[in-house]
Amino acid sequence: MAKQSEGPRIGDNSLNGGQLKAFIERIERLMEEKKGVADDIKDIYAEAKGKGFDTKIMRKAVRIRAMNKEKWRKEEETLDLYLAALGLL
Amino acid sequence: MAKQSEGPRIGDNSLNGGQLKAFIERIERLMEEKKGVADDIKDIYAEAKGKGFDTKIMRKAVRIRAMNKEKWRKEEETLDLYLAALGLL
Amino acid sequence: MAKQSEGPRIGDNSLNGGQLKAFIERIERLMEEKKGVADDIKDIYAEAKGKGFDTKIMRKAVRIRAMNKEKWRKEEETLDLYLAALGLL
Amino acid sequence: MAKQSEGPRIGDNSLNGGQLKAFIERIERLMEEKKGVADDIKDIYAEAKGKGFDTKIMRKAVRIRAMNKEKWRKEEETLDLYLAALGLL
DNA sequence: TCAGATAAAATCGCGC
DNA sequence: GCGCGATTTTATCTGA
Repeated sequence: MAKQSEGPRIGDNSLNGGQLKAFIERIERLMEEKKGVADDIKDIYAEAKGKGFDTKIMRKAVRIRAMNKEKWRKEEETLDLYLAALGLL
Repeated sequence: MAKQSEGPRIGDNSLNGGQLKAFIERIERLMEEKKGVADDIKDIYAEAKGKGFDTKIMRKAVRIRAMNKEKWRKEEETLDLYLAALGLL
Repeated sequence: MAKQSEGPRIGDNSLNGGQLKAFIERIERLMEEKKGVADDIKDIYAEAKGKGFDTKIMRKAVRIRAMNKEKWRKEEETLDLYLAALGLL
Repeated sequence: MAKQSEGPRIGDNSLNGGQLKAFIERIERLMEEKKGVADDIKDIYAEAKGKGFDTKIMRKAVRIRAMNKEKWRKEEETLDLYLAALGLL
């Protein structure tokens, strides 16, 4: 005899609401946490800006560090190639 | 006597590298944390999907709940005035 | 015999600069056009503002009308099922 | 004697709906036009991609061309400075 | 100049 | 693997 207690029942219109609710609430808790961290990051950028740093450039630097260094060199190379083709270098 | 210890030095090409490094490292730490939380969220969606839920709809539900919680009500009344003028209400 | 006339040459550092330039110039032309239209829109908002309308609210009204026009209805019914399960409907 | 026929009447809740409607409709027409142009641009990028170009780099190139050349050199310089401070150059 | 809103770009998830 | 749509991140713009 089939077990009916897990997950949505496919093929009809009912679903396991309690389980869904639990999933959603866990997600929402984590999303708040994520937002908190994101706000912390924003604060740091604001603080850095207050001390005269250029946050746009800082963001670029962070990205470059996160990126594989090889990959970055390759991108720069391709960009130079393109710019040269456009008569910009 | 001029203070030289804070932030980038404007007008020349030097800058307070140590301070910049500290900012960036704080940011990077937080970004890792954020990524960790984001991954946790992904895991939950995957788990839910494994139980037969439609994650696309779940995401929408989460979004709508967030929108409801946050504002969406405030300027709505002022807006109503305009929408009425447009024959939309 | 291999065809060499199309696209970038993979595996070496040359590329079809003329073709790239042509693409970019087409894009730039369209971007100017787009900017022109965007400026026209700005002018209208400015004109409306000059007549005493609240442009912030106007923008919101425009956005909502756009959202209404485009879907927002479609998956709403499926969504309702989930929201009901959450005790939200 | 005060003219009352133009613009919203400040201080009460009525407003010139017909005029507002006209503004909004002009805006919406232009927005559609703008979207059309934006789509054309996307098509070109897609076409370029189909010929093997890296569209991400292409976008960068377009931006650099649009930007004042001095400004670009300055940004690059600042970025190098920052990267050096981070031990990346 | 600044934050807050809008637009543009990049990334991720999913189905083909 | 690729496109396509959705989400997130970044950059630009606008009003105070």
